[in-house]
Amino acid sequence: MKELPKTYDPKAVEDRIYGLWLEGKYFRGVRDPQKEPFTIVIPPPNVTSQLHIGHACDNTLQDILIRFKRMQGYAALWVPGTDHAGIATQVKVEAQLRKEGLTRYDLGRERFVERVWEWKNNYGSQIINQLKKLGSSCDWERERFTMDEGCSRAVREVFVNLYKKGLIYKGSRIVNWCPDCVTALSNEEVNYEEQASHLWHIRYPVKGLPGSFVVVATTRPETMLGDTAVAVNPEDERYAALVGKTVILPLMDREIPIIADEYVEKEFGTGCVKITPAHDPNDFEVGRRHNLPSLRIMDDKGYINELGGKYRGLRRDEARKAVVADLEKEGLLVKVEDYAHNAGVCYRCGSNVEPIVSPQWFVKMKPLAEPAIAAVKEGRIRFVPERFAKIYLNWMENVHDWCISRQLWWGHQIPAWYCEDCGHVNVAKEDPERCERCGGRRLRRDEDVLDTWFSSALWPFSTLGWPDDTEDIKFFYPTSVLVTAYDIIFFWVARMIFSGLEHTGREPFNTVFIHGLVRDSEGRKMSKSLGNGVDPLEMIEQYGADALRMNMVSGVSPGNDMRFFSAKCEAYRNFANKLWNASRFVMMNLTIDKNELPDPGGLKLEDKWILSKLNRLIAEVTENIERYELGIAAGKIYDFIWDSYCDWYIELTKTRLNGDDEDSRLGAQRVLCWVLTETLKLLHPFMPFITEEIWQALPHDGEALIVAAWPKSSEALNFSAEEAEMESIMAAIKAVRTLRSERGVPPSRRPRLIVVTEKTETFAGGIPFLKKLAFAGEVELARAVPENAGEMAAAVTEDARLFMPMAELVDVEKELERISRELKKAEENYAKLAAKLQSEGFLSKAPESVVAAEREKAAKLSALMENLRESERNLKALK
RNA sequence: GGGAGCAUAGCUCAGCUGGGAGAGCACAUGCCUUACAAGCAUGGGGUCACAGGUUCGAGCCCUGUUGUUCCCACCA
Repeated sequence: MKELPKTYDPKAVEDRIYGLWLEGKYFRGVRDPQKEPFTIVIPPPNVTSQLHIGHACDNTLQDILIRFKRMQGYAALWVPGTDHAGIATQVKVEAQLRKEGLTRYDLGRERFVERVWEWKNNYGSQIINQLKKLGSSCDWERERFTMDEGCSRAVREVFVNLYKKGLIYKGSRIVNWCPDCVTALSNEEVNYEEQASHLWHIRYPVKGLPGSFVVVATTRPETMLGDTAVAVNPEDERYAALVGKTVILPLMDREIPIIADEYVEKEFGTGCVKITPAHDPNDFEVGRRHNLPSLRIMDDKGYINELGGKYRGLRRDEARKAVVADLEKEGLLVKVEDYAHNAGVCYRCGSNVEPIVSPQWFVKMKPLAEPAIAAVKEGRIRFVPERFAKIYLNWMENVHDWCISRQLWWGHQIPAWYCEDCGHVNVAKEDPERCERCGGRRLRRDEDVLDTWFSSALWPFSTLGWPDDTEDIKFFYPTSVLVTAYDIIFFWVARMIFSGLEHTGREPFNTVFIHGLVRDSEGRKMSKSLGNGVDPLEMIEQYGADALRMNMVSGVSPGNDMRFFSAKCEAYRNFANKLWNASRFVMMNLTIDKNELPDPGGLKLEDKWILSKLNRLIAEVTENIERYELGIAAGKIYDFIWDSYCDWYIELTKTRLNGDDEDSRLGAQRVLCWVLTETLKLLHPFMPFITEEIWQALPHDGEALIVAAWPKSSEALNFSAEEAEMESIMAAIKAVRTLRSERGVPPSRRPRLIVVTEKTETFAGGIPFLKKLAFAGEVELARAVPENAGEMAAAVTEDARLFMPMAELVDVEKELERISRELKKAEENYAKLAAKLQSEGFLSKAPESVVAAEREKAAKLSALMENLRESERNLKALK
């Protein structure tokens, strides 16, 4: 037996154990026709930077599930990979360039993209390394990237198919435009934040009625340069006479009509709205209804263009100031109110988003959404926790067309070529050489790239080889469960669902397991700017990967956010150490070289107790994991190991292990070893490194714990009577300890002898109670016989005094009172319930199932009463 | 405007099908008891937000109220 250090040192273990797993190729997803497949595809981390603590959470959950299923005998496959993260990565690389005094335009598209690939290679490999450090059992031979050859082919296939079906179209619509990233954004890429702003009230003179004005209110005065109408509500008598007339747009001196449209609310502001179709989504719709011209007065970078008259060349914020100043000068500014404006900002760079009319590519969502709604409503895709299904459905039922084009360089370039001769749009899987309509060779490729989520939407099947009908697709698809946080349900989960259904005809996964976000210790979101992020590698370095993993699941309920405390890591580091030392104890005492249980006949009371508890633990933990209650499962294993196994069972075996009775000694060894081994299996998905390390050092069959068979509970190891008896002994022992503690007797001074006098013998309950204590080595029984009474007397007098009278061991009166109270209550409850059960009315009216349920409850209640009665009897005996 | 979550010990949170109010940390006391001081033993500490209701019985189910966080939509 090799010497084991007194404290567990993760650093000395983790890399070695991970190497052992790699060497054994245990992570491989093997298409074994004898086995059921179980597949997870990783939510591919963005190659923007290293992983943060949220990824540690996400991947811990996935690894727990995949290891659990692998041990259960499934053909488990976890596909790893990373995401190119279009805009996010491009922004990062541009920031890097800026430090060198360069822009992407200085490099040009090709060199810029090369530069991003360098970035990707750097962070991509760091991410993979971090995943390995965490213990992730991914099949690394199948690592993918959203822009690798296969994924790119899938993207192309999907784009062309959707285009051919008419589900992708190009059109000029109002889009969310980020002037700093110089690209369009989808609705989901816009965040809203409250900004202190103003509501400017402006007079527009009515033409032909000198001295007559309408007053409009706006939060964006600079957009008035592009106004093409003023609208009022058709029901609004105040302005009824003005509808059909025109106003002179101030500063621009343009004549624009006053129109009536339902969109305008009479109560808000002045009841008059300026209409700027090119710069506001609602105005865009109004403009369509009334055939208004659309004047876009701003360029892609947020500067006023030639349509903005003398304001041309001003940045949007400068233009605002100038417009307001000029209006004031002309006496057209009625008033300026403070106004809390809920402004859209770019989710990547934080700049205010500008709604702009722009030609973009869109996915038509309605036809895709319908089957995606049905799949969830009909239960073919299940959300855990269920409440997230509602959030998903709500979004899917109100979904708008998806703007998929981005004016970026990093990403999948849109496979569309415009014919310079006939204007035809060629969309093809292979780069075309000539126009499919006119045969012209002058083709110009669309410069835009696709939204990064377009490729991630295909991830569950593109990673398995789609569009080819590969063996992997046949065997591993659809995937089993998707694990992710709730913040990307819209971005990603929803889009995978409709994409999977549309392109493969099947749900991409059966279950969506949603978890919360990891926040800092004060409950704030972790962010670069706050500097409150936690580096998982640092935590692993300090506490070990197993401790970090336990932190991520314990005490967390599915879907709820958690706060990160390193103190919690410390607690689980301590737990790892506890397990380590318990294992050391077992190994130090082990003389057997085979892990097997003794005959049932050789099992002592405490053996049966721990085995019975283990048996139930196995059943419960298995069920908890299957129901995705990972925090509960982890908690139960933790309690079992620390409380039941270490604090009680190990302590109880010590006298046996040192004793002369060989059967008893070997029996204790066998049970110690057996229970530890089974527990290691249960804990392995949660704390893979330490469990594997210990398992390797114990007598074992098979080559590694990672592929050991998941334990099964067995009726033969269910000893409920012994369990109950043991519990009552434990209660007695605790009572003694309390008394000892109250009297200030150090535990080290164990009473070795108790003289059982005649007086004690006659004391009801005294002897059984003492026997219970003797059982645990808390006391040693000796009968006072005349010969040795004298020599014992001195040694034991003090101890004996401690335990007598017995009634003092527990506050019997108080305890008895409590029990009686509870019993009385239970009896009353039972009587009422029984009366109900026997009443004619209930029996005749209530359905069979209800009656059965009530009977079951009554049985439960009666068992409860029986327990209470027993406690009462015991207490009375003691008294 | 629509929707969801949360409210349990000083702090952070579990509590799965309604019957015992719990964990970690913190605190107090005593212990280096031969696996573990990253430990052991013992203890203090809770009107389970509030008000009703259902039930034999409610932290748990229902209704309402308050506080709080978040998501979606709109905001001239």
